[in-house]
Formats: sequence, structure tokens, C-alpha cells
Amino acid sequence: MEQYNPQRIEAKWQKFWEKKGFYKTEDSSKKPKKYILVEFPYPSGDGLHVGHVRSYSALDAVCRKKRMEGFNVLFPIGWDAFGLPTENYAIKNGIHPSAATGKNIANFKRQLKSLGLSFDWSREINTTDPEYYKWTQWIFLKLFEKDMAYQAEIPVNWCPSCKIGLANEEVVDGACERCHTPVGEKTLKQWMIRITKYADRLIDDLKNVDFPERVKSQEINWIGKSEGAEIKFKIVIGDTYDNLPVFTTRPDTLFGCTYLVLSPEHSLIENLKLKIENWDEVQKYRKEAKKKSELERTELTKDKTGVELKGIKAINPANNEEIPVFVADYVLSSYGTGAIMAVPAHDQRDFDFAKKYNLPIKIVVDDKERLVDSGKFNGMESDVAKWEITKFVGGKKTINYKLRDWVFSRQHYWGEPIPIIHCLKCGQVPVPEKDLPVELPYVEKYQPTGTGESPLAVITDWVNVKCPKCGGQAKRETDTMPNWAGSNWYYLRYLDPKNNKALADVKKIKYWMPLDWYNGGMEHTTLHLLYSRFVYKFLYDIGIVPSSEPYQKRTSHGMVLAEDNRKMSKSFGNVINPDDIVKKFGADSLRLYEMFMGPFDQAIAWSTNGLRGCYRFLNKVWQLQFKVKRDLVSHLETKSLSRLLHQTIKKVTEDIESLNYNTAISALMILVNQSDQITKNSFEILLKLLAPFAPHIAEELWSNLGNKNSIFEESWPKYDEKLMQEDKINLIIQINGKFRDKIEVEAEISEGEVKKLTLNREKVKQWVAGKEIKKIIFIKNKLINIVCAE
RNA sequence: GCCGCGGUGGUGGAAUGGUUUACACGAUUGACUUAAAAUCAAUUGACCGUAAGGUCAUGAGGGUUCGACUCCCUCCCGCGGCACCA
Repeated sequence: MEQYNPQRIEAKWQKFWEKKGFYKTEDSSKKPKKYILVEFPYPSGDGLHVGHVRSYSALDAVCRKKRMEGFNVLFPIGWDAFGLPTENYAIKNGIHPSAATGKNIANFKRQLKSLGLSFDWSREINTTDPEYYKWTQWIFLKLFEKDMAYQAEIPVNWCPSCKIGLANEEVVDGACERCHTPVGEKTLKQWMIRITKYADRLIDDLKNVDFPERVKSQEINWIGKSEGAEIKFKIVIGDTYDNLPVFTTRPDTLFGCTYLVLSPEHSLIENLKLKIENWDEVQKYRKEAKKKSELERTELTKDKTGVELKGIKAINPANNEEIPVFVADYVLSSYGTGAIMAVPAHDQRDFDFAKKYNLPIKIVVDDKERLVDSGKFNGMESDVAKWEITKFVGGKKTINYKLRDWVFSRQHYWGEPIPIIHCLKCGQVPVPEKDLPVELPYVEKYQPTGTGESPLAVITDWVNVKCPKCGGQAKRETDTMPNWAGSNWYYLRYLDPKNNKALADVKKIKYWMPLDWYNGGMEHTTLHLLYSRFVYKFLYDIGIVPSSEPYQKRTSHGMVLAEDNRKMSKSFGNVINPDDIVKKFGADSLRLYEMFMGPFDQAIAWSTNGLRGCYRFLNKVWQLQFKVKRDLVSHLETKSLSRLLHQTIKKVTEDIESLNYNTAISALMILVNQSDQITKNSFEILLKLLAPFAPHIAEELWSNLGNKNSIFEESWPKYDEKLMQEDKINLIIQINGKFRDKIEVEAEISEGEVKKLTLNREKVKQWVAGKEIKKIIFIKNKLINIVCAE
């Protein structure tokens, strides 16, 4: 008897599927469409991670099932290949980034193909291909044209190790997301994208999409919308006045405001230089604040510090009281107006500061959320008082966001050149569309300069160009785009990857968009996911795409941790390489195990023993074929097998939709554990249900049964609710809600009959003896509960 | 501090108002084997009991209900995100 040998069958079927072109997708079809996508990988030098396998196997299972259900399914794949890791890898290994990329892609591709995933490889894309990034640049030009991209001299997060500016989204705990070096600050002229213009829509449109709650809340949190009021305080400077606006979310506490605080960078301070009596002290404080890193300044546990601006007073507009003004670094210049009204009684930070500097603390809202000590507003509910007081002092309702405009410049070689030309006469001139792509010049020296200038700046024959407008001397922009630029819109390019007239054909976009299901990592929620939603909305506004949200449904797979429960890492030596697993156990076992290991959205530790269990299960299925082929099986399905079979079809069908892959597979295991009753028909159905998870073995066994077509050309099994019904059921007998006995009875049995049967049972009699039966609860086909007095 | 998710056997987990612990792993015993591996069979929440059986267990405490892992309240712990954002 032939043993299960995945090495012998897997490559064979992979070739077969490829040759038959099973996964080439048509752009029009009578079938309903499903566009299903996994985040395309970054082809790093480390190769494929078992975490990739989890995401891809899951969605591959969905696609295979959907095809069997009669959908026209698009399941593409490509490479997100620009960016720092490749550049660093190239520098370290002395090979050019483009060579490194090619090498890494080849390796990834081999690995993906060894898994038997049903990608449509004919649509493969690569963000570093000029034919691709031509359109990334084109989108930038559109943003520029609509005044959504602009240059600004701003302090950016600067990673001294990567020698690059970072977006806020790329800074984690004050350190570079990638190399974990603490970031500093550097003032550079940067390209910025006005993502803040879309803040409200990025929040509001989450209502219309099917995203996990944690994803939605994380995005909403990140955008950080808060509603409040801008209130002007009069600043008394000797005998003249100035106005200072502050932002507050608690205008209801205005009567409790006992001082103002300006951030050290606030422009008013400079203007008051001559009137501030302790200028030297103030100046010293501001200098020290500037020296502190962002991380130090935002250290929560640190003591609050500040200096009063002597000789300056402010007027609380609510009660006309004179209050002091401070400069303190617990107020950020970048949020609101860079100045706050301090209400120590109702804000922890103000409270800490007031305690330290002995400032008055005045309670103005009581524990029933009503105003006290607030003049004519006493007794008013604080929610109402918010806007009444704002009106009273002539303030205005204002909304603030934590979201900042997107820093879009990178001072590195391995990225898309920003297609702008700087002309002394004409200023910033977009590269004409006909001249796209602006190709990244091939150079030998691509190390970062560290000066804040891109390595492209020294390539003079590339930098110096004629101005497209006036023909005069001009220079190219030398910054490149961040690695998020190419992934912003890649799902559109899959629809029409070879189009050289447009980023994709309108008809094709209309047919496929929005995407039906997009799976990816949680770590991209406030990066790629947010950015790409924004860019799609922009494309919608300029009429390129037909809807305002790209992804109808988003799911996120949990991380696959190492067996020791830590992250897999080369330095811990705990990395599982999918190649080794495929070699030893086969792709089917690996895929099945990763689906079975636990709930899809949860982080889970790898277990090689668990994997063995799945391998054993596939072996059992393999052995079953001989029983079927030798006709050692019964030809009549028993009632109980047919019942189990239909229950299994239902379970697997529904669980694939709802991401419950682990329970779908356990249902298949239960079916196989009952295999002593198997028939040829039920074995075939088992294979079809298994096929999305373990495609190679399913195809092999299907063909071994003598079938000439592919199992994936078969239609998905249907279940019959009627055949699922049990005709005999175990009815639970409870006494006072506790399980005491059970009886096997005909399904649909009546209450009266159950009562009679139950009360006649010896066990029940014992429990009930001498007690008064107060009531009997009967749930059809489930239980009877006899409630008696204790 | 705020937001989100979670806490069930030795382990991964199942059950979303009705027999807690499906399925799998591990462990123990037995069969096959010179032996091991593989495979097959049996047992496997804790406690009491020779057994029949019983008692107790879903982070802790309370509530609703005939009945709570499941719903509600209070608290504890873990994970993830945000954070001197006024």
C-alpha cells in the first residue's frame, strides 16, 4: 500500500494547476465577482515567514471555496519592494538594491509556489518596476495639482541610524519603527500630503465597512478627533492688550481657570520680550525645553516644570479675574493653539502643576456634573454649560485632530523619485505626464548622506534639467517617496497590470472594486491601511474610482509566535522556516496546521507537535482511499453517517466565511473519526470539503478515485437541513437546574410524554422523593427541568 | 488615564442561555516489534468512593433566570493601541 508522501504529489499538482491556467482570472464574467486580497509581501532577505503562510493559506481557502461556489475570483500577488530594509541589506552585502530585490523576489516566489497557493501569477506586480511606479508618481502629480501635496520647512522625526526623516506613524515609543534608534529632530524642507483634510471622512466612512472593531477604534484613536471651543483670553501688557486664543474641550470649566500656559515655542512670548520682567529666566527655560527630546518632554512620570511670565497677566473672560501666565513644556506647540487655559480642579496635569507652584484650585463642576461657583451658570448641566459658556464669552466651537499631515519625503536612494522640478524662475514645476516615469538612476553609490539630502543629489547629470515650463536651468527634486507610496494603490494595478495609458482601465475598476475581502496585519492599521484608504478617497474625488472606500471587509490574522512564546527572531534562534516544514511534512500539513492552530485573529505560539497532528490526520485520509478503492466500503449510507456528513458540510461552509478555520477542520476530523461507515460518495464529499485547506492531497485522492477532472472544477457540496435532523435525541433531565439524567427519545416528542417518562425513572424518583414539584420546564428536543421545593 | 480585546483541563482551544472541557497536542497503559519509530486500542479536569455514584471547578465577588462560561454590575489580572493632545 502506498504511503502518504507529500513530496511526490505536491509539485506535480502545482505544475498541473499552472499549466491548466486555473487561477488566471477573467475581467468579465457572468459569474458574480469576488476580489480577495492579502497584503503583498515585502521581499526581505529573510524569506517567507510562517506568519505570511497563515494569512495566505486562510484567504487561499476562501478563494478556492468561492470558485467552487461559482464566483469569478481574483486573488493576485505582487511585491512591495522599495524601502529601507532592502537598501540596508544591499549596503551590508555590497550588492545593488535592484539586484537584491530581484534575488529576494525570486526566493519568495519559489517559496510561495511551493505552498500551492492559487494566486493569479499573470497579474504579478512589483512596486520598483518603472512601469508600475510611473503611476505612483502620476498619483503624486494629481495630489500636487489639487494642492494636496506641498513643501514645508518643518522639524521632522529624524532617525540618526537610518539617516532618514520619518512620518509620525513610523515612530514607535520615540524610536525608529525599524531600527529602534531613538529619533531626534531635524528641520528639513519636506514634501507633505494633506491627509488631515480627509480626517473626518476617514472616521465617518468606517461606518460603512466591515472592519474588526479593534481596527476601527485604532484608526479613530489615531486620528484623534476632539470637539471643543476656542476661547480668547485678553493678555494685559502694561496698559495695552493682546488676544490669546486657547483650545479646550471643557469650556464648561472656564470659571475654574486660574492661570494660562503657553508652550515654550509660542510666538507670543517672543513678541512680549520687552514686557516680560524675568526675560532671562524665561529664555533659559525655553532653551532647555528645546534641548529635550520629544521622548523626554512627553515622559508622563516626569515632574512638571514652568516659569511664570512676570509682568504679564491674562483676564479670564468668564469672571474678569486677573490670572497669571506661565510657559511650560507640558503644553505642546503642535496641538490646538499651543496655549491652554489651566483648570487644576478638573484636569490632572493642571492639578499637578498648580500644586507645585501653589496656584489656586477652584472646583466648578460637582459630582452630579452640575456647575457650581460659576455665576449665572450655577446648577446647569456641564454638557449644556459647555456651549452656553462658549457663547457667553464669544468663543467658537472648534475641532482638533491629533492626525498631522503626512511627511512624504525620504532622503534615500531606494524609492520612487518625486516627479517635481525646481526652477529658479517658475518654482515647483511638475514633470509633464508624458515624461513619466522619472526613473531612478542606476548608480554605484547609494549610501545615505546623513546631511538631510538624498544620495540622488550628487548625481549632477540626473539632477540638472531644463525647466519644462520656461526651458531654463532647473534641478530635479532629489527626495524619494516613503515605502508606503507604492502600496497605497497597488490593488488597483492588479486589475490591469500592463495598462500603459492609465493606472487601470475604468471598466475593470468598476467591475472589481470595491475589494470584497482584504486580510493583513494589525501593525498596518495606522500606516498602510489608513494611507491607502485616504488615497482611494482622493482618487474617488478626482473621478478615477467609483466608490469612496476601497475595502469592503478587512480581517487581520494573529501573529505566529515561536514555540517559546516570543517573537520569532534570528537573534533568539527560534525561527521556523516554512521551507523546512514543507520539505518534511508537505505544504498541505503546514497549511492545515496553521488554520487549525487556533482562532485566526489571535496570536498563537507555533507547535511542531500540533503540526504532526495535522500530518497524522492527512495520513488517515490518505489511508481511507484504499478502503474506498477496494470497495471495502458499504454502498448504502447509514442514516447516522448521512446526518454527520450534512452537519459537516454546513459547519465547514459557514466556518470558512466566518474565519473559524479551526472548528471547520475539527469538524472534518470528527467525520474522519467515523470513517468505519464511509461510502464512496461521502469520501468524495470529504475531499471537496478538505480541498480548500489541503489542495494537493485532495486533488491527488480525487484523481486516484478515477475522476478525470480537477476537484476544483467540482461544485461546493450542499447540505440538506432535513438530513441533518436527528431522529433520536438525548434529552437532558435536570432537577432544579442541575443535570441528573438523560433519556434517549424520539425527536419532536411531546411535553406530556417526556413528563411521563421522566417521572417514572428511578433516578428521578429518588431525587424528587418527598419534595413538592413546583413547576416543570420543557424545552423541545433539549431538556426537561423539574423544579421542586428544597 | 482613555479605547479595544481577552481570562475555560498539563497545553492550543470548543461551547454565546440548557450534559462545561468538542477537536488536537501531551501524558499513562496495552498491542505489534529483537528494539525503536510509525501505527492501532484504552484511559486522561480536581476531589471522595471498591463500585454505583456524589461533590466541586470556566480570574474574584454579587445580581438576573427554572437554569449562567455565556446576560448585567463591581473588582482583579493579561495582551494590544493611543497618550502631558488640554
